[in-house]
Amino acid sequence: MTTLNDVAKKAGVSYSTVSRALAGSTLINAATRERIIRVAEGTGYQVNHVARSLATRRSFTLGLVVPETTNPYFPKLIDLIVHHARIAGYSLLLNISGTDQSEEGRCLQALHQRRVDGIILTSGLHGIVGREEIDLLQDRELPLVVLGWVPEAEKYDLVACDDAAGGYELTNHLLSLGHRRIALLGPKVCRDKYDRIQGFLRAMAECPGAQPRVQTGIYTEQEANTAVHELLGSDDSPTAFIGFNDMEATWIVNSLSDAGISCPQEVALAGFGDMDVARYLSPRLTTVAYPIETVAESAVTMLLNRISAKVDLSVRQHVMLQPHLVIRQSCGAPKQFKF
Amino acid sequence: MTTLNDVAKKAGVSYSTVSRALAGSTLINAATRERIIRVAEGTGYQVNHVARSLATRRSFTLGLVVPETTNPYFPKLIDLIVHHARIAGYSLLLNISGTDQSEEGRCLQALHQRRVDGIILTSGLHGIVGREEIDLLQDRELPLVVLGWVPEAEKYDLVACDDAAGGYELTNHLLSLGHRRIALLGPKVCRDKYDRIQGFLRAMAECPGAQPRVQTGIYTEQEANTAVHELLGSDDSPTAFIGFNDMEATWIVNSLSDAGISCPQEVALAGFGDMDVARYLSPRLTTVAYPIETVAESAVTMLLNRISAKVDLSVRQHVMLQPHLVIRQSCGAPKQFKF
DNA sequence: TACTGTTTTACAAGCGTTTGCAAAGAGGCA
DNA sequence: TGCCTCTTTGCAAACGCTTGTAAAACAGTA
Repeated sequence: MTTLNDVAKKAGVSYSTVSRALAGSTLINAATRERIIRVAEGTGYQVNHVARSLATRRSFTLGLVVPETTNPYFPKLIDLIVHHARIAGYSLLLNISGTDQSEEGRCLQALHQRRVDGIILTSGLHGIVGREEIDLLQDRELPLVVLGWVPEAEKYDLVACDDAAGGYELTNHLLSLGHRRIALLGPKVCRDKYDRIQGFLRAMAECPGAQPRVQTGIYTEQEANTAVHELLGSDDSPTAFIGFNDMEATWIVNSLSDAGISCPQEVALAGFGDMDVARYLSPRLTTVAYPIETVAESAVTMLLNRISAKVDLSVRQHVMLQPHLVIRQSCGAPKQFKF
Repeated sequence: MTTLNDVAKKAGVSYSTVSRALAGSTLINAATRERIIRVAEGTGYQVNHVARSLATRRSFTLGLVVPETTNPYFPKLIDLIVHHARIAGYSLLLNISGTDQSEEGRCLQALHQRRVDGIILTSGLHGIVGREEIDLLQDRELPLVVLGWVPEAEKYDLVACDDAAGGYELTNHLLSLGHRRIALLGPKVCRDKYDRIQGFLRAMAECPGAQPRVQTGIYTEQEANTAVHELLGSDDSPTAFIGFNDMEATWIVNSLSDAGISCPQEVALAGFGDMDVARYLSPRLTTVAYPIETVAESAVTMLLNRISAKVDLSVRQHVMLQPHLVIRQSCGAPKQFKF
């Protein structure tokens, strides 16, 4: 493996001169720089980032922790973050904490040991699990940005979306179409006061006669299917369904079509997230668009600022983003309803 | 940041002793080892992998290059590879080469500079683009495994799937249902002799009276939509459609339903890949299951063997896997066809 | 020519580990 | 007690780079 020294010998200069030439330092003659660069290219020299990191104590690597990849939200997020990191000259170490986030602590520790310059931690259904490890990182002043609202958010730099506002807006849309019995199916309340379920409940509470049904604990297509059938079998079966996210909505639409119920003619359906699948589904899904591009960009920007500026660590930064409703074809007025 | 030295001072031994204690060397007294480990834990010492990598010339990091993440095949692959790598004690540097793979060379170079122990390169629609950079890596004897069949495959270690066999099996299934006019829509032939389109054409050629239509250059939902409408408008409009992958199949099913054509009643549809979406789609999609779990595991295993064993680099290893047909609900017999 | 000031280059220390080798201790035996 | 072995520990070099500082080279000026 060619090193700085090899290049130096070949160019007849010392290795520090080569280092400066390659780093574009001003303390060097333009002509020698050119010559050295040409020699370096000739030998196929590739800078050793490991050695550089050790010397500079900067790895130009970011760590990303994500719970899973089956929910298409996460791949998209990964893609965007890789992209923004790369623009800024950073590589990305990817860790997967598991749907139950049980590996979260270990992931953080692994990233710490690899001396990443900063970490983006995507919180999941369980919020943050590796609090201890985070404390250690914060003692070491290693920049870390949490994605998604979590309890005790004031302890972290954080980028999140006001899902409650999204749930509120979506629910009001359904209410305005005339729906009163609306069921929301999903795993669990996980964003505290900013949870979409909270927004749903608030909108329903504000509407006289509205009958909210919230069915949590739904993690699989099977569970969604069972829940849909139970709800449809009840006396006051809902005229509209909301999936906790677009994936749950696809499960619901399948359950409905299996039961011979057409959507949106007989029952309205909405999702959350505005993933690609929302546009592929038939009927195309009315959903709440999550500002994922902005989330990714804000997170990277915030992290890079922390890394370079090291500004006042005692004040944590928060960015709260707003989602917005995307109306497509999956929600009509309830059958028995006439304006 | 606590170092070996800090721990050593606190424990009253030299840093090399600490190093040995933490590495579990036998050249050390069990009692002192215990004591040192306890001291290390007390100080929150985290080994510096950068320094370790420099000293050992092993980073315990793998590089993964993937073209994009919108096709759900890639996220799933990433997830599996991260998982297998982690089991073996490796971290994962993720690089995205772009749908056009224009960044592939740069990705490989970046991984090289970061001194990963090995690279998994996922080839895309364009096969391999960074041949030059690969040559350089191979000169340096950096282990690299290519995913997906590419021209001049004999030059690389490679794990691939015989898509042609999958296309052949799927097409024969449609033929056996009575379809003769079958259209395949997709981007382009990209797997050489192992391409699914080749398998399709072979099966069609073997069936008297079969009329294959292959429409390439279809990269977006819009393009798929146009193609479907053109095909449906022709005299001998196809009775069955095959999507190059499950994503293209979802585009087709939407075009069909927009055109008021029911699937599978009026037209059959099949996909390729058996991604999650194939099970969510209505109708649930008949498709060719790609052995993605085996691909991921084989690739990591092959790479790790190369890294540790360094066996006979002159002989490249190939693993060819077989896909298999998954019959669901999207393919019936053609309308005018009676057995 | 000698001196000063300004590039330009070389030297050397340091980043935090690992690891071969030497040294120190401990214990056994004559 | 002295010698030898074996175990345990410490020393120092190395990994490949960055960077502060000293030295050299080169002009320009008096």
